[in-house]
Amino acid sequence: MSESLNDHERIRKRKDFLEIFRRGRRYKGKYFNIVFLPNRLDHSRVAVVAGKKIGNAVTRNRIKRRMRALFRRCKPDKDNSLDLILFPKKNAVRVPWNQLQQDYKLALKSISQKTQL
RNA sequence: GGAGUAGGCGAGGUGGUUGCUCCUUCUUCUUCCAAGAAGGGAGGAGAGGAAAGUCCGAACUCCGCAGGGCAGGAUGGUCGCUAGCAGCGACUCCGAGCAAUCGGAGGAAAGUGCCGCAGAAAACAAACCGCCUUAUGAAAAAUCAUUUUCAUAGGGUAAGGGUGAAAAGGUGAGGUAAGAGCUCACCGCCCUGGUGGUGACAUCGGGGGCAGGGUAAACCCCAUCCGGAGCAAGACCCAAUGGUCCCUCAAAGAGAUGGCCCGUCUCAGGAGGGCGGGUAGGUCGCUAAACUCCUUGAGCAAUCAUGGAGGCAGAGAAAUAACCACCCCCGCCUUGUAAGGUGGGAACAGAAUUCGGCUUACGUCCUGCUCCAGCC
RNA sequence: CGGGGCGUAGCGCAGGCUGGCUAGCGCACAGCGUUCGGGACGCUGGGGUCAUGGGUUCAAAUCCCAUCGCCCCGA
Repeated sequence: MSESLNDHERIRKRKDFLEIFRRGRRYKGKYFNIVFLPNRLDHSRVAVVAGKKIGNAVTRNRIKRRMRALFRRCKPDKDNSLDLILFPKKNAVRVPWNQLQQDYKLALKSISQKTQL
């Protein structure tokens, strides 16, 4: 599996964000929350939103990088491609990598079950 | 050991795997070319000393603008440096500190306001308790003269007391009824002259017994400076939809002209095309800078001049992550000098149009200099 | 990139421009009274780093400077 993260695999436009917020569903995790919506493309897309509550600019950027790394390592299936918006919590800054990864995989499983219903 | 000050450095180093942003180049695809879009390969570059706070100053862009003034704002010792600044350097005076060193700075003799409480009195000075004295009365001592005390009235004083942050120079001596710059010495103050300095100012002399409270981070006055907005500035290309205007087509409608028809004009509507504006979106602005370092010269220095070298982030829901190997440093554990295992290598903090400053934040980091204290 | 405002008792606010007396007001809290008891009412009381740190002044919640936090507005 490719671990690349192309430009079209990321959500950038304001319209897309509004659409996902309006029609998407929520998942609450240990270190982050997710808003997700199945899309009609042949690939999944991702965005990370880190608000001011998380910390200053350095910690916000750091969290975004780690979350994007998670997505690269483990993308949703091609059959049911998703748009994901990740909201990291404050405790995601200090947590070790493998714990974060476990939590993320758990979240993906739960989401794929929900979408197939 | 403590304190002060000036400066430096700031993921510990090397290599690898996967991955991100930008640039160059090659290749595949569409295509007549120009060009375009997506994918792949190779090479190169990729956050800071404060990138921060957004406190100043500029560049740049658009808008406004005859000339002058008012209002408003900023700055405030002197001289110099700078494109400019609330910046920098040197010096002057005052203050804090044992000291190294640090901090402050126009005008109160242009005018207005304010100075609570306390205190007699808080700003053209005045006199509560006092001190001294004159007159009158009373009492006591005493032969009288007179002396002492008390009361009342008048006068002279500002030494002492007390209040306050602050009360018409300070200290000492003389002087006096008691006192007082009343007189004298020193210090302070005012006026004035000389000398040194570009200047702030310093210093020396002469004269005057002495004018005058604080507050301008209260209004204000003086000097100097300032047009406004900001890269979401601004420029260009412009989808869809709607509107305006123009043209063409079709020919059915209403009105005007007219006795009626054709024709012409107007209005509304249909189809197609065009112009203008500019929304979503895209492109440019967008990274070379009044820059940094070194040599030589001028200057105490800031800085300037000459010569040489270096320059290489440019995103846009916003680019640096995860893991592995070895070496170095530190902590903990195990055992037999040594080795093994394990954890850590930071703090403040992320370029957003670009520069010059200021301010604030940071490290068991490093270096130089200075002062104080203790011990040898 | 610019502009403005706020921070005062547990909570909501005055005072600030024009510096000075004890930093007040309402609710809340505590005690007492009233009532058979409670509420309401009346009386009394406690509670404040005036966001933080400097400065000006005889004197600062107030004036000036810096910092921290929160909120709003414009392009």
